[in-house]
Amino acid sequence: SSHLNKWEEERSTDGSKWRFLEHKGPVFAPPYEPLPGKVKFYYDGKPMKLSAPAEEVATFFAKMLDHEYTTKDIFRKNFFKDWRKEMTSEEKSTITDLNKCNFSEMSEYFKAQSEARKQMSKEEKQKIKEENERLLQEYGFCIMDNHKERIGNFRIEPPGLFRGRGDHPKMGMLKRRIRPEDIIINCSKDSKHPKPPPGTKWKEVRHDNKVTWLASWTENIQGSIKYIMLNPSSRIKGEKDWQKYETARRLKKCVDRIRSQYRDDWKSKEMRIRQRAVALYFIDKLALRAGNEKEEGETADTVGCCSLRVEHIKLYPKMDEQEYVVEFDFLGKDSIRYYNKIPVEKRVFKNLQLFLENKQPEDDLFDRLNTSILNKHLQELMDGLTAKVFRTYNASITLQQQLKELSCSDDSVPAKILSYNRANRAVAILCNHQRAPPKTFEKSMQNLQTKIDEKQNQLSAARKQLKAAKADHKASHDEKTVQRIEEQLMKLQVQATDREENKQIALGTSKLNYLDPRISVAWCKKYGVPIEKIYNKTQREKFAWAIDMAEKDYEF
DNA sequence: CATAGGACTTGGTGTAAGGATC
DNA sequence: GATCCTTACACCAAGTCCTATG
Repeated sequence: SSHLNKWEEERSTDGSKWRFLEHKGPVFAPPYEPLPGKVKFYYDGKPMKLSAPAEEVATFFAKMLDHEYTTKDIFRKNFFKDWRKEMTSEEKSTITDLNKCNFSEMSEYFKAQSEARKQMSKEEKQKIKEENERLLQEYGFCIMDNHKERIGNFRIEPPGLFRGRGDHPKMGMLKRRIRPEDIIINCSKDSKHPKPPPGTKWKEVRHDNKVTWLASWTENIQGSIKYIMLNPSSRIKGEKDWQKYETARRLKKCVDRIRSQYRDDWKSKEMRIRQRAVALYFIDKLALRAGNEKEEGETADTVGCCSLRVEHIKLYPKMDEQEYVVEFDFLGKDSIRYYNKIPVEKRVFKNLQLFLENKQPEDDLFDRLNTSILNKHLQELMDGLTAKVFRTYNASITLQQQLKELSCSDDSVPAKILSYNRANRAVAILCNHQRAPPKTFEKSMQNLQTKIDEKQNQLSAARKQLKAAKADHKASHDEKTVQRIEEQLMKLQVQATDREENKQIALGTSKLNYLDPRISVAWCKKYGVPIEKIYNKTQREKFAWAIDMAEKDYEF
């Protein structure tokens, strides 16, 4: 059925994800290149030639020397322990104290290298670009069923030192080099199987069409499995994405019922049901993540809703003008701080007081609840409902409402885009998508202000000229000039507002993962805003299904 | 029911690419 | 045509949720 595009083909019902899969396998990290002899490592003030394996790991540390975390005890301890494993026995007996190691020549060497890379001629840069393009063409695509699809991450991560985010107990550990012998290849039996590099073997070649990945290996820091999968533009990802939003739309139809149900449950005789109901209220109202349990000491100490501890909330029966205020202060995913003070209903407040009774700060707030219990309950309320669906639903519905409220047909396109970004921002704030203010933020604001000032001067000059011309009865083209400059000025001002408001907010994550793209596509059509103003090329590729599908009257 | 493993989605940051500006 | 600036994307994780196992 070649006339069908890839969104329209029938899917199988037996859980198989594809019938045919052919690819060339991953691209491995380039082998280690030893340092030139003149670049020395010093131990206790004396130069020391390291064996290649020890030297390689030393270079990882040297490259990070400017980062604050190389001064942290845990980082240094983990690094040193793993480094020593790579040393020869002589090296091991000599190098016993990291504080006596001097990596500064290595560090300088790498800085010079990256400087040299920046100074490369156009031709050299072009050559590298072409080589990358060649690699992309050869390894960056696969055939899945009838389509050539882009692969997401066909390059295997190079070895290095694990950083992790926040206060990670494993920071500084050595992330080892991945070899063909570590890789499991997945492809269809009747495809041309990828060849391992000469003289090597794959760990395994399997033909499992119940999964979507092309290759996998086990990473040595957490022992978890990493995958090579398709790009978001692929049929298999796009369809899943579409499905996700359809689930969220089904929630829209029954969310009132679910809300009145959990409000009733606040009064339940059973503690576990009250806890479940209060947690669900938070997930719904505040768009908190589910909060799975984590193995202690293996990862940074972060929490979500179900894993909140007593120490993460404070109760204020009265605060300023408001009653029953809950203050949240905890580290969520990626150790991003969640801080919020919200008034809640009296019943929720009383329940929280009850949950806190006789507990220590480090005890679980919801001691009778976990994500598996919660999701089992949600599954009974609606087919396919899980905690994260609330985030998707509330994000998308918020965008739709905000767009309705903020957009104005008479606005100019830049003003419309400001409204769109503001709607997007409301969602990002709801989902707590924060970013560190860009290092160049102040400067770039200043630059913009300078431009605005200049434009303003230009405008008054043009206005003066227009006035003079009018007095002479020969106006027409000066009028156009004034209008043009006014428009340019307005555009700059809108840009400044947008940037200022966006200082600490990251819009990308919500746009990419939580907002039904059909809402945005419909909005663009309705208000005559070109889709390119909202989505860049990659985003348009990811949301191709929605751009194909949504009309201007689409409703989430 | 607890736990581990497995598959897949969601995250912020740094940097290179490429556009804008002088 | 060099330099400055912004944007996009690679990178590298860290979540969620489901299933199998004992």
